[in-house]
Amino acid sequence: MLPFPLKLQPGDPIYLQIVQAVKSAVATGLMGPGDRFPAVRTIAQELGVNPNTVQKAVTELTALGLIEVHPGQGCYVAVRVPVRREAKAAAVRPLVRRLLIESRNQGMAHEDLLDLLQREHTKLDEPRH
Amino acid sequence: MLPFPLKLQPGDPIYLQIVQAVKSAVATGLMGPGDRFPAVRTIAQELGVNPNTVQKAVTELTALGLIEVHPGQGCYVAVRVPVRREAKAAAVRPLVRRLLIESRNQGMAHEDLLDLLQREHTKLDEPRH
DNA sequence: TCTCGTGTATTAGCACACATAAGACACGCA
DNA sequence: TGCGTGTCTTATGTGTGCTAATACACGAGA
Repeated sequence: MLPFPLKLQPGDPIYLQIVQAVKSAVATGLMGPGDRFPAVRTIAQELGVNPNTVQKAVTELTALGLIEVHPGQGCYVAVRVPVRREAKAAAVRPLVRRLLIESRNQGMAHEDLLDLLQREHTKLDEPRH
Repeated sequence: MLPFPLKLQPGDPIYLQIVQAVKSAVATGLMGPGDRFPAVRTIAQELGVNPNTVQKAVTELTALGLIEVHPGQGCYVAVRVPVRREAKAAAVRPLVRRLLIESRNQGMAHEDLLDLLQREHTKLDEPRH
């Protein structure tokens, strides 16, 4: 069984769906630093997908610093190194802007957006339904 | 001159960049309901792009309800009809989730995220640099 | 009515991304 | 040595994005 939940859906590229699933699993604490990351061929078989497609996701995740490769051994969830406050903001800012534009175009009040953000934030910590 | 600022960049599809630019312009009040929307061929020439590509953006924007087509006459920025509170939330929720996951993976404190959101929110109303 | 400027649809061709397939290599470990 | 890793290579098929060149239907105005 894969340590990150993922139901493949048409529309988005498969390798990006894998990346997003891992991101989500790490963010929710479902996977922690040092955890073993499944083998490329294992994930491929589990998802019924070509190993090359999974490999692309692994390359992406490595570039993002989310997982580390131990040559000849395997992959592990990376230990996050602390970065400058400004660097974090720069990475997140585009998403913030898109969110604000979208919510405003939906005619959503700013307070309602803050409420929604708060609800989803708490929901992220206890998704054990 | 186009009523929405846009510098084409490689990476994202052109037609999506147009859609995003219009979304942004509407959200910031740069374009308002009832405003004339430039002709397909005009935008195409202004951006140095094929009319068919712009047409694709127009189709998208029409489907999103952001602009209205008056046959044989032209396009206009649509008047937003009020929708249910829950519908708005449903439209924005995926973006909220992605933002939360991303900020957490960046090791960003929740308070810092709220601060960033607030800053970008006010900045959205006075972008007249 | 005729002309012009709209949006829209069609067909074709090219480039690129995505995904698959099958095979090969270098590495670390038992 | 053998096995399980990640990684690279080549090839093929499919779909999307973009361009190109037309053509059509519609409404407004001369």
